[in-house]
Amino acid sequence: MSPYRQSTRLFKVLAHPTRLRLLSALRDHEECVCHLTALVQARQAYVSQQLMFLRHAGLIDDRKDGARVFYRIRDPRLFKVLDAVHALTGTDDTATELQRPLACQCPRCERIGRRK
Amino acid sequence: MSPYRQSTRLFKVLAHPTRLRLLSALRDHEECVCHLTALVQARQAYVSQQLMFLRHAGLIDDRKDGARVFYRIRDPRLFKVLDAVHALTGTDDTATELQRPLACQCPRCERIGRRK
DNA sequence: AGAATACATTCAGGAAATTGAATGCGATTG
DNA sequence: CAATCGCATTCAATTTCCTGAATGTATTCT
Repeated sequence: MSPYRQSTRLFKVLAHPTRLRLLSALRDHEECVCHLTALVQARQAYVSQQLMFLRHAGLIDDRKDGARVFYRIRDPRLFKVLDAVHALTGTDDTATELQRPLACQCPRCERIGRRK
Repeated sequence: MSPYRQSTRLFKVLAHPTRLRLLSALRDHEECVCHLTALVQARQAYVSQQLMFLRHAGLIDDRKDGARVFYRIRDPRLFKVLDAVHALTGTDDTATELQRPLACQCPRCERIGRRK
């Protein structure tokens, strides 16, 4: 058993722009897949792939609500990692990302209204 | 230009057991390549490859002293990242790693004595 | 000067990650 | 119940990373 296995695994998961973006979007509230899809502007199947990846890595949890699935961060200490990286690189992507409202196209969300 | 470029790049660099081990070894003092080679128990060319990788990523700096080259951490805030990861995963590889003395075989180091 | 030491770099084959396409599946709507 | 919506999963092709082998360069020793 080589050490650094856990860390290496986690870093591999985080070494991906779309996954980082998804995690940032989930920073302080859960979100459904349709919103996340609208946010990253990719096809839904692709977003589900990345979410599945994050779920298998144990970084996020899912919750079914009827036809929709909501994802949320499992352990908020994850953001200690991300914040430390931002402090190191100087580029804080998170700030601008979170302010922008999630423009979801699905009529369901339009009717119900945003965020739960 | 897509955001999260910097973070993604950094995470990719860190997503590698040997590189993590090298960085941990450099945590609180510089070290020469021969010591690092002894530490990770790999061929020298391989260690130099990884060190080159870390240098190009801007994580470490080098200093020539005669025939030897000493490497050191450029920005200690890097360990904020690594410590946050250890807090998250629960596995702290660093502790055991640093206690062990670096058994360097080179006669030069034997004569001069360890650490500068 | 010649040999050995300490380290760097390039190259190529194999392994793994990334991404698009196609499709499955349960819940809801009409 | 048929159609649609919201989401998950598998498959395959491309790219990207990992690693070993070979080799180059500067320095030190004898």
